[in-house]
Amino acid sequence: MRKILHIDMDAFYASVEQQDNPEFRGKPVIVGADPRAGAGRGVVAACSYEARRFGIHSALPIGQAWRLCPDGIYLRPRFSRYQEISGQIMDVFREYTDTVEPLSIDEAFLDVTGSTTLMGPADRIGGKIKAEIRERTGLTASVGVAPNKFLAKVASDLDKPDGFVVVPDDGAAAFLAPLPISRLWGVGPRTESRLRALGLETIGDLATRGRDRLVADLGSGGGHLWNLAVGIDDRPVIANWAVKSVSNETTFERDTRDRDALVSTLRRLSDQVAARLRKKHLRAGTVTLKLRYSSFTTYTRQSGLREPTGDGEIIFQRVRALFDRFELDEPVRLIGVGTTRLTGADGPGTQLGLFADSGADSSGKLSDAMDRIHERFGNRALHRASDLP
DNA sequence: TCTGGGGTCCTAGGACCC
DNA sequence: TCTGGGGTCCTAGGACCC
Repeated sequence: MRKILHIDMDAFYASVEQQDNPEFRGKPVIVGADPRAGAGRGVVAACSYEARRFGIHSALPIGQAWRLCPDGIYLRPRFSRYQEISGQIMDVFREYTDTVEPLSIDEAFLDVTGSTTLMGPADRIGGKIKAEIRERTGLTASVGVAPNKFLAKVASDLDKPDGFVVVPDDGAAAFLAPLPISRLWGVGPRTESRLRALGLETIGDLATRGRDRLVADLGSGGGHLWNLAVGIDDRPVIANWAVKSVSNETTFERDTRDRDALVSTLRRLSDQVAARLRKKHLRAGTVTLKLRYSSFTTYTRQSGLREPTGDGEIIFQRVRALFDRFELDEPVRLIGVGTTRLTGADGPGTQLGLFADSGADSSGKLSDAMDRIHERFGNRALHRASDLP
C-alpha cells in the first residue's frame, strides 16, 4: 500500500500578508483585485478566515466582497513574495522525499512510501512537515495522509485550517460515502447538476449506482469518477511534469474597441510570454490569441509556426495577424497571448534558420539584451517605444 | 454585483495519409 | 458515380482546478 501525503497551505496569500504585517493579524484580509470602493473589476484571490466569516471566499467578485465587508484590509497580490515562501515550503517537502509533485504555488503531493523505513510512519512524517513549515515560515498547513492521491487531497481539505486527517488503508469507502459529490476531483458545477438530476447527492450514491450505469450517464469520464467514488486512484505522484503551455492575458479596466490600444497590449503580452519561455529554456511551436467581448463571449484562434520560437516579435506578428481577422463588433473585455507545442530551446527544429520565421536570429540578440536588463533592473526598466503613451 | 489569471485535460470535426 | 476504415494532427471550445 502506498503512503501519499497532500499538503495544502491555509489561506496562503492572506496568511503570508498577516505574517509579514503583524497589524493585519486577527483581521479580515482580502487579497485580490482593487475593490475601488465597490466598483472594482476582478475577484478575490485569497482571504483570511476572519474575512470568511463575512461570507467572502476566493473567486468572489471583488465588488461583492466590498459590500460584505467594507472595513476589511484589501491588498494587491505580491506574487514574488508568495513564490519565495513557496520555495521554502517545497524545500521542506524535499527533505522527506524526492517524489514531490507541486499542484500549485501552495500545495503538493508527496509519495513517502519509500521514506517510512528511515523516517517513521507516514502520519509522523506529516506531523513533522507541518511543524517544520510552521517553524520556518510561521504559517499553518493542512495535511492529508492516505493510500492514494485523491483520498489524500480530500483528507487535507476536511479539517482546515491547521488540519490533519489520516485515511486508514481499509477505510476509504466509509470515509468517502457521506461526502457530497462536489468533493470529487473533476466534478464542478456542470457535472454536479447533471448528477443531481439523476438523484445522486453523495459519493456513496455514486458508488452504489455502479460503474456501468455511470459510464452510460457521463461517457468514458464516468468510469474514472466511479473509481474515485470507491477510493481507487492509481495515478502516480510525478515529480517533474513538463510544462505544456505558457500564456499571459489581461482584462481591461474599461472595455475597449481601440485597435491601437489592443495591438500595443498584444505586443506587451507577447514580450512577456516570450521572456517566460526563454527563462524556462523553451520555445513555442503554436501561438494562440484569446479575445473576450463585453458579453463574455470568448474566442481563441491559433496558428502554427514553421519553426519553434522564443522571440517576442515573432509571437507578436502571428498574434496580430490573428487579431486582424476580428471585426470587433463589440467592445473587448480581455485579450490574451498563449503558446503551446513547447520544445526545449536546444531541441530539434530550433537551430536551423531555413525559413522566413527565423528572423529570430537578429532579434534574438535584442531579446537576450532585454532579458538581461529586466534581470538587473526589473521588468519596468525597459519598454518598446511603441508601448509608450 | 458580474464573472482574474495561470494552467490541464477532454471532445469533436475536418484534413490528410495509407 | 460513389465513396472503407483506421490513425494522427490541427483547431476551437468547454469543464475544471488553484
